[in-house]
Amino acid sequence: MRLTTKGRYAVTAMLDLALHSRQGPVSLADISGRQDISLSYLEQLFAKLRKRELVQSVRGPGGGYQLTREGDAISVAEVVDAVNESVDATLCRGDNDCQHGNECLTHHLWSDLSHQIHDFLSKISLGDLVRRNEVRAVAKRQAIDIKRLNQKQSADLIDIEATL
Amino acid sequence: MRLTTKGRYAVTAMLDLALHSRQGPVSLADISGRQDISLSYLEQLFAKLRKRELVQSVRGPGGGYQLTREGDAISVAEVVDAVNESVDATLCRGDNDCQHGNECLTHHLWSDLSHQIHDFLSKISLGDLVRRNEVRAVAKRQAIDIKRLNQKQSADLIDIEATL
DNA sequence: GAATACCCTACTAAAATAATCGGATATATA
DNA sequence: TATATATCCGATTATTTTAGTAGGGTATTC
Repeated sequence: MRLTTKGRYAVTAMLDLALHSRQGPVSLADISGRQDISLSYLEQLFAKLRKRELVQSVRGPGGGYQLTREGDAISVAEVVDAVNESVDATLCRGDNDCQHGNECLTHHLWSDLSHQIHDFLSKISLGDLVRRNEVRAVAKRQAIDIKRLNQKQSADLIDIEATL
Repeated sequence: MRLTTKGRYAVTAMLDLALHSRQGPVSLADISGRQDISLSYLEQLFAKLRKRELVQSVRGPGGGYQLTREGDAISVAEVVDAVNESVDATLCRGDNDCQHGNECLTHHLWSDLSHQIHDFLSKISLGDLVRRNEVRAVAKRQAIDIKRLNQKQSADLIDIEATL
């Protein structure tokens, strides 16, 4: 399994969605603000997540994204798969032709490891993560951060208006 | 754990070393020929492996590299660690500061996964791999490939000499 | 009709990986 | 002692992937 920041961003964004989807769709702008991921990059990731039907979109004001299934029915492995196209740790992506047509010396090792990682991540659902205390604690901190930021911004705005 | 071709190349090369070290040191040129890894790239990888004291070198003709310990005493995890510097799947490399000073929403998830992968690879030694049937089969094929290549090359050489 | 927010394509920037080049040093062997 | 082998070392380049940017379009709400 390719384990890059790309997949991690996708899981973080999906978890944010799972955490905040109680009251309707969540906009990418909100996720961007809370999780520090660029909006355009999120758009690219969500295009892939939508193709795999892990999320569905609502357009227009008040719109955003929603999980198509319950959090408990979406595994972390699915999310990583959706954005990473290849989930295989082997050089040949499971085709057994890593070395001019034949399998390389360590093909089986990486193949075994791939399955290992996939198993691990497929047994963890977004729902599981939402219920974790560490996750809830971080989410709470982020909510406070955003609130502060908004207060600061509106204060700045008042300052600007005052100087005009 | 960062799982890239870099670490895979290193493990493949080390396994080649373990397979062929019976009769003295193994040159990087030999490994390069058998495993299709560029010689200079191997030099870079082995500089790191030497720093971690996983291999020792013998200079001059007939020289090459040897494992400093027995194959059974070197885990795959150690090899990957040696070339990959970071073995952590978290964005912050275990520093818990993925999001402006604080941990990100999925920090624990990637941290858990890192340990999972590390455990898996630390339980597999080069000795284990050497004894695997699939590995022995691939090594045998590679030996035959090299033999053929050498025969072809010396035949070509005779052709060239004949035309001169 | 204005604002919101998804949607889409293309481009650019940055980083990591992989490979290349040019040499220096040590050593076995003839 | 000369030569060939092979490690050592640094710098540079190429390629690929990741990440971010830009600029527009479309659907929907109010």
